Amino acid sequence: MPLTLATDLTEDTGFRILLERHGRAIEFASGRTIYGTGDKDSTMMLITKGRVEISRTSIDGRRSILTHLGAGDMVGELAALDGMPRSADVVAATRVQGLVLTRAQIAALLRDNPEAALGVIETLCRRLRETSAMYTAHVLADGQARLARLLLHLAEKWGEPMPDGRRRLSEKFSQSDLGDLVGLTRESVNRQIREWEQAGIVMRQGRGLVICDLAALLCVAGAAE
Amino acid sequence: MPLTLATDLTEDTGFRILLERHGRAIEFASGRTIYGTGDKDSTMMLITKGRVEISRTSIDGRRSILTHLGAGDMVGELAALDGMPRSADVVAATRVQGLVLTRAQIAALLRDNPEAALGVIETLCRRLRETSAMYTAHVLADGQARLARLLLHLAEKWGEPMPDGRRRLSEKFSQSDLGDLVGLTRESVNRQIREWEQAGIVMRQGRGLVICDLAALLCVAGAAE
DNA sequence: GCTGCGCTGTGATGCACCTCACAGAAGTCG
DNA sequence: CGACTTCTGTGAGGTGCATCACAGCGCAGC
Repeated sequence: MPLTLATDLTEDTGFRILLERHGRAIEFASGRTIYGTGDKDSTMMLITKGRVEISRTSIDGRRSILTHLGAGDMVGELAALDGMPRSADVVAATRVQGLVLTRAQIAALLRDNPEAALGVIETLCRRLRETSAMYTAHVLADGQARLARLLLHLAEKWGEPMPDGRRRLSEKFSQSDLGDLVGLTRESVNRQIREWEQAGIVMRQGRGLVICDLAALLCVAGAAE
Repeated sequence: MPLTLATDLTEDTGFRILLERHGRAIEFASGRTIYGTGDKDSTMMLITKGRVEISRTSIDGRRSILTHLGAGDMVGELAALDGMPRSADVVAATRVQGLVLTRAQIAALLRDNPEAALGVIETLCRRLRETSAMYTAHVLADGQARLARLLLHLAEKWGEPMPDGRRRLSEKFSQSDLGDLVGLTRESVNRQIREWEQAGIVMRQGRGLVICDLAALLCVAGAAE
């Protein structure tokens, strides 16, 4: 099972060329909302720099983060492909630069280039597998296992390798972000991480986190399924 | 937000015609496994009769049901479209009849008929929206709200309308099925349903369930988001 | 410098839901 | 028909995690 939610619509589908030729460059300051739930616009963006958070918020203000996407990932493709309203919020987690395509441009590409359509289908299939894997993971695994998986996933996607082979995840994610990513409170995340720290499984380094004992985390993560 | 997980790849995409012309008829007895997680075959099936359950099971035997599909729905399209191993189990919940297409047949259709590809993309987008909605619902809503939503959804998809306008859900779903559909135990489902029965929101009728006070359920369901 | 503000750490308390255990009811198959 | 399996109903007790409350810490800005 792939560990990342990153879309890569760009590989071999003609999208990359289309974007580089016709994409409109755009930039967002950290914290700015890029797309909002319910919005009816239908552009998509290739992220060229920075990191973006995709989330939903319930009536009572609780937030669920679906994923974070970064350079090379596409964001907003759903609305761009099917023309329906946005189904989640997209917020710039850092300063973000990207290239924007409109629904019309994409539709034209798909009509003219059947190969591109096949690539899109493959990407959507991958996303669907990943999302439904997230769903069952959330139903079947407890908080500890979900957090372990999350750390492994984040370390792979965002972490830097360290000289000794361990992985370092720098100061990008607050404990409450981690909580919103796995459906736990900030306090629970804190207690779990401290426990792992005491057990030597992870280490705090400044504001960053280093995964020392990858095998142990894998073991916790794999306890269910 | 649509309440059903049904795929309808058949609308206007040429699939229906292809299936009716080239699909191989097949039949499964109730309880038979149609596709198993990890299988490497890559056929898909249009269900013409009966009901199918899509689920995953964790190492320790806990089951999460993703959805039930019925006549007119496609099942197994992911593996057929992208050629990856099956990511869930598909089991016949009743006697099931269907028409089978192979990956090769689908690939040929998509190559020859760009319109079909657009239809597939739209369908996958819908599925992705629904699946990620399921995910956030599970993260943000409590068991009671999830069960309320489930009953509304099932009543709409599988229930028969009653003379007085209420909706009857007949004997298709055991309480432990309901639990596996929303991530609760059978006991919790039982207690919640009895509570609603006492409140006059639902009624047992033989093995069936009648939703008496739709508004009340909608209210419980909508408490979060 | 001081003043906030967002993040982290930690205890006390509560509750939603699980687990286990068992009994009765209802289909089902010889 | 009786034997068996599956489903339903219900209590007692446990627990994972939320909630609340508050204290310290580090950084940003005036």
